Amino acid sequence: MLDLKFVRDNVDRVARMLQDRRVDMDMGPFLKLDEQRRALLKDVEQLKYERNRASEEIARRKREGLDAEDLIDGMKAVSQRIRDLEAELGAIEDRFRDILMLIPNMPHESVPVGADETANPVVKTWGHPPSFDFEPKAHWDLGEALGILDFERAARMTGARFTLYWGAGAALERALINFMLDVHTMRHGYTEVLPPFMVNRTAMTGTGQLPKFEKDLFKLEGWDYFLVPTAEVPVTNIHMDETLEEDDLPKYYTAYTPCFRSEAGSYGKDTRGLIRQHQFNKVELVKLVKPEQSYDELETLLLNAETILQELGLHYRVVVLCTGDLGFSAAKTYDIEVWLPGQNTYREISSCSNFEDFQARRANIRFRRKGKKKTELVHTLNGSGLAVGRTLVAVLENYQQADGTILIPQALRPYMHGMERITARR
RNA sequence: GGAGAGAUGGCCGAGUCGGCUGAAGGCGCUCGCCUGCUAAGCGAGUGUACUCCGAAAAGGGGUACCGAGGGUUCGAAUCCCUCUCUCUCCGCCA
Repeated sequence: MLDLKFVRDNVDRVARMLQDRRVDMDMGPFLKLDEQRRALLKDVEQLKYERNRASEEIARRKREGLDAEDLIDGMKAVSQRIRDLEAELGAIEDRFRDILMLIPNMPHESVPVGADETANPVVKTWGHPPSFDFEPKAHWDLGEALGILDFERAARMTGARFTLYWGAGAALERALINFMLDVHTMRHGYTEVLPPFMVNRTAMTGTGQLPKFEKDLFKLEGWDYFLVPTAEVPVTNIHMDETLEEDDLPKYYTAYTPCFRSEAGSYGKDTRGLIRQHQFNKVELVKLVKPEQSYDELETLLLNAETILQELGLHYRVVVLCTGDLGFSAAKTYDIEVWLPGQNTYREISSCSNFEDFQARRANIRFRRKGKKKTELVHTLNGSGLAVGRTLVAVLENYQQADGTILIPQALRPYMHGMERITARR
């Protein structure tokens, strides 16, 4: 959520931002409601002021044993008027708030203006695509042939976009999770947390998934709980409604969670393999920092995520999302795209964003500078460190051998009990 | 699932038969005084949001907030209803 006063004072900038983001939204109703709201608020508060003064007078007279019936009678009408105006005001404030909650974040000045992902500039490339003296296969063929990925049975017990992992496949997924968590906790200074995998509406609103994107979420029937679409939600909301001390910052958290996404609107996209699942594993990095540090922190967050790919020897590139491709809550986002030789393409494997104070304002996460009375909003950041399923895809496709086996990257072998190669399951 | 207790400011905690309680008292914190240093002591201050006045800052006015929402009333932290959460006991359970 943007600051109300900022929006009011910068309507033109906000309107231009909406254009840059290719969001079709008119600020007219917002301004009109704001005006109505403030006029009404003034009236209501004036009436309440009168009522409060009268109440004091009534109390005083009663204490002194005097009659106050005339005042009480007069206040009946005032109170009724207050009730009427408050009902009107309440309706306007609801609509006003609804609009405010649907305005996306202001992109950082360094974010390029562009229509869609084709306008995302590549800012960094690491390593090289591996060369094969055979035609590299896609992971779904490799995984099925090795008997480690089973799409058919998962579809039977659940449905499309779910996968059953077997044997070394399941172990590899688990190894990746542990490897990533170890790197981030032991080398990058993050504190590991294991949050709930379901959260309530308030938490979802705090990080910006609600109210706008409810259709992308899995909701529990009979409960106002949602399955987390990313650990960003429970982890960023750890400090919801808290005022931290300056010395508490920065906070670095890492968490493994499964992620659940309805993938509404992506019918027919990436239907094969592990790329787009309703349930996938992810190790997430979350930072709460002081405002003046957040862009430096974004750079190190990106490097922390990149480290995983480098350790695994996987070729990747980094792009900056342009305004048209930038997520609702983000001010700036880097996507890391890993090379997938089986599909001859780069695929997003991490998304690292600075949300500035957009989430902090919604989730009410503040801090107090030493010796200062006034509290300020923290800046929040997060990034995948990494999407585990897609990392497994990258390992399978990049480390495949001519005979269909998979060489296990050195960094993962300790996590695989020394296993060096995945061969067909008997 | 059954029975009961509770939810007040940064923390602890008081709020009588509804009325000068934004909220006693204590702790903490900030500033000042005092003091070889420290401790103790003394004095003052110490929530948030919205809104109005002010060019702005300073400052000032107002409204709201005692778990959340609704109701009764001229007036609610105090009374009523619904919900949420916490704790205790019983049951069940990984």
